[in-house]
Amino acid sequence: MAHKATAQNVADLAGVSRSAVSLVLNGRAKGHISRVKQQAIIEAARRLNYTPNAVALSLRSRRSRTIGVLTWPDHSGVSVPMLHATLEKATAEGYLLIFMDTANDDDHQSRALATLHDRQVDALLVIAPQLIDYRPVDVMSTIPTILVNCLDPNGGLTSIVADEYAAGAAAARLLIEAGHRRIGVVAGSPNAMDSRLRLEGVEATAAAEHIDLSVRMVSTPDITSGFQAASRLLLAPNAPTALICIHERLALGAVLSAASLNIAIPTDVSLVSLEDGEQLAPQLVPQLTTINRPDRAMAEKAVTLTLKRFDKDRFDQDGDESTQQLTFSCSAAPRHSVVAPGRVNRAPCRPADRR
Amino acid sequence: MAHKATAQNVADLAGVSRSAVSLVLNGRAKGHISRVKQQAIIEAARRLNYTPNAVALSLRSRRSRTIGVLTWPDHSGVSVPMLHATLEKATAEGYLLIFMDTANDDDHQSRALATLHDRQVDALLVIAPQLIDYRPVDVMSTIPTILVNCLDPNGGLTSIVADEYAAGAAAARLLIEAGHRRIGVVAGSPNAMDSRLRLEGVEATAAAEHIDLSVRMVSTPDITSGFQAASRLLLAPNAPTALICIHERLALGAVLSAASLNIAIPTDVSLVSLEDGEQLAPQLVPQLTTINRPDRAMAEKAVTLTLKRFDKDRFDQDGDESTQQLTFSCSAAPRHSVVAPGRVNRAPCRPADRR
DNA sequence: CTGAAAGCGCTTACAG
DNA sequence: CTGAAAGCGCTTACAG
Repeated sequence: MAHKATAQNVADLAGVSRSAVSLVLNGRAKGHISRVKQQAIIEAARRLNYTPNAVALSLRSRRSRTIGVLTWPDHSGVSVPMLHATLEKATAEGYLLIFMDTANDDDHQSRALATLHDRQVDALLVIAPQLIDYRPVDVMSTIPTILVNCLDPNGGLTSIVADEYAAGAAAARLLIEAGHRRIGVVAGSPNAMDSRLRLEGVEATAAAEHIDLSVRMVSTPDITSGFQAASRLLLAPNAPTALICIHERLALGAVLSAASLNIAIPTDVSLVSLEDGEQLAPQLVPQLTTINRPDRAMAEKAVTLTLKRFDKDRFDQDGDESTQQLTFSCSAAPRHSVVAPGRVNRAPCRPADRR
Repeated sequence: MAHKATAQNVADLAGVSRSAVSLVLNGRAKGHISRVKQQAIIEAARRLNYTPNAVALSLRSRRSRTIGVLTWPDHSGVSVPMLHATLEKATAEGYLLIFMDTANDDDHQSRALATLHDRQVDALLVIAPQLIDYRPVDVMSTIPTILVNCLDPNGGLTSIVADEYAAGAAAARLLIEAGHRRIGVVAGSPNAMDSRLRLEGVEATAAAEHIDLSVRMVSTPDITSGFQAASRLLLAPNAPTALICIHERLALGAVLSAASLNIAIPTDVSLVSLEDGEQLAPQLVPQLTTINRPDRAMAEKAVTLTLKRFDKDRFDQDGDESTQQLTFSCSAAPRHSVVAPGRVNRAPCRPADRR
């Protein structure tokens, strides 16, 4: 068949008006349509393989069941698991995602937003590749918008971010509890918010335990920088017995460095890496101990919040009358969500032998 | 303002009927509307910040300017550069992309297709994470569909694939021309079409030059397998002076292996890797010589073909009356596109010193 | 040269 | 209990 069947086609086949079709198919037939006609309509719909045209539905209801997603690439690239989880969750909720690349450029972004606005998206998600301050655009006061992995400095929009500080602290605790007293840290630039927060978490934890830290900062968190920084740390006199890498690419560099120096992980030196969603570590040899940014959890929370924000009806139906409910209404103050890091300990850390 | 301005709002402000608005704003005013009213309409539209509602447009024109994209993850994951290029190209052409994850599962896929059909997508793109045979679904005879990185065994649908054989041949030629006579190959499973074709390209080229090849096949192309296979090759008596890795993860494993064996690349052994779009190599130490699958070119070609397929009008306007034109009509035989590999030579191969 | 009408496919009051 | 009408926002014949 060239075209999809319409409600009119179903009505014709069943010998009723198309309002009757609509009523029956939407479960509002009760006390309106006779049993016989109901059956006829259902049968006709089945035979014609009828499903309502979503475009017409959108025009009528003024909601498109579509969420616009703004992303842009970066030296780190956007997290695939995060995008994937966003897609999965949205699909499960019956929503479509329209991805738009802003190319990290205001012009692109405003064009993208105009397009999304024209398409009547129900809500907007801004998914940043790395933790930054994000200055919202005007239209975001009109369309429910949630920031993921970025923060509105003025606090106007709700944000969902990972607890980077806690991730750093967890990494340090892990090594300290394994008995390490000399720990090296390969950190990114303090200008990068995630890097800075993670390092602060590491430092605070180390300080509380009076642990020596040798920190090397690199300007961009790439493999080469990780290699060089780790080499310096590993070759220094009185070298650390354990390494914390603040980003996964730095960790990959450190692994290469250790291998090239004939230093075995974790036998000779322990390594803990903080991950950003590129999933480089999972198949590495040797396997690494990693603390993952909770990308999937963040994504799911973002979609859930977005829909609650927008889709009041559905929310009320839920019968979940918790106090949280109020927080989600558009007029209420935005609510920032800080998601705890998920720890994946792939390789147990070796206790330090205090060489 | 709560809602977008409508054509009626513009008409009211300009004091004309809304047909006049439509005519003027679509450039069909010539000889219909007086200059004065044209100005009034344009001014009113500007003041109200009017842009047409895309949903209404879709309903009326029965085209949504939207392309549905079917993807699914895999041990290798879908290529981010490919998706990104698809998005960029589609956006540039004024089309939106709706990504759907089929989870490599028929049920998911048919649900996704039903959704896309309801949404009136103009066309479909199937983007496979690795080269496979893909059996089309019925609905794809109704909606213009193009396969990317996969092939319809019955040839019913147009496919865009990379020339994997040529990529393998290029890798071999590169090393042979640098003087290598003993070449090791870390290959994936012959059951994987891309892996098999690449290996065939390598083997044919080597055979033509009477070059010795030591091939090690692994069942899954992950880092660990690459590490192990490369270690075997490098430790064998009369070890190869150069390595070809059929997939990028295998190459990463090989690099780790060489580093752990204190074998320098490219000083002690040359390495050429075939890439699949994960972009692991770019920041590696040492940098690698790579031959990239032309993901961006494939994506752009896919979008172009899709739109030509669908959007006859636009194509005719182009005035491009080449013979190719006929090939794109829906009724014509499908046309398979094999895209030549793009070579990126990041690190010059060192000539073999015939140890 | 302009305005009223039809229609894309749907749902929801509103008469009968 | 059912059908005709209105309207979501748009464009395109078609009368005037």
